[in-house]
Amino acid sequence: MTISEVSKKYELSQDTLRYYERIGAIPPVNRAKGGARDYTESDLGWIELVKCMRSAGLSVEALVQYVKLVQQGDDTFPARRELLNEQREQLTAQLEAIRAAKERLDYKISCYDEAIKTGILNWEL
Amino acid sequence: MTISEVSKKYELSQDTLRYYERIGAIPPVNRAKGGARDYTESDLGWIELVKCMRSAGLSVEALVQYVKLVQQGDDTFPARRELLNEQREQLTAQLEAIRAAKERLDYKISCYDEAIKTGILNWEL
DNA sequence: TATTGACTTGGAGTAAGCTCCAGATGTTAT
DNA sequence: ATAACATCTGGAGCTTACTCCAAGTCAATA
Repeated sequence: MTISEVSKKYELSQDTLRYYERIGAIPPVNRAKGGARDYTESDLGWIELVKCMRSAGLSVEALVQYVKLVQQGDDTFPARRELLNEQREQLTAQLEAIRAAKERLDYKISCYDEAIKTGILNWEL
Repeated sequence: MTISEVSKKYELSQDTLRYYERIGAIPPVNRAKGGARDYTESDLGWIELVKCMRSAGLSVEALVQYVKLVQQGDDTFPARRELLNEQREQLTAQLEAIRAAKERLDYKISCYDEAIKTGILNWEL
């Protein structure tokens, strides 16, 4: 699969795909003759993983570390597990922060709904 | 309340507090004689709001916009409500992204738990 | 009165994560 | 074979959100 196809499929710019590879957030992609990247299914799996994790807020650095561990072989299973678990815990904390902010937004929005009807804003600020 | 007290209380650096005020993510803080900031309860409310929203991932730009609307008076109730609602929807999307990533991490972690026991990693990439 | 310490401002610097660009090269269509 | 097009690399540039710094001011203390 060419980079333009992958770019379309995952809605990531070609620059971003090259960037992820350059810094090691995905393993190196094989090249077709001519030097153009030729993405395999496995490459696509990595890209999807990175996209998923990045959209949740994981740092690219954490992804780079993970790829490094994978490339170091099976001795790194425990280290990989720990890395993923740390990230999971961060996401749990993030979830809670978002939950709290949403609750607050909900309250404020309800105050504004009231204020728009009555012209008076209560309990706000 | 002095800036150092506020800084301690909310675990935000003095620089960050000044930064938020400078860009307008919180309204201007009154000064004591001598020019030092003297935070009121209302200021603390704003700071807490900003801290809450920032920790959930709202952009400072959105917060600046909100403060601007508040300062423009009661005619902006609908605009404020809409701004908050947009942010709320972004958080909802973010929640879903995190949920998906967590699920995936959980699966991978369970794979590694298995792999650490057996020495063999199944279904993993 | 001299100095210590907290505070001020304006502006420069930093880190993360892309994003853009130039110049080169290879592939495809005419 | 020549033009058009996709891709390549290395490096510069951009945005966001701080973070740090220098030079100055003010209040209180020795």
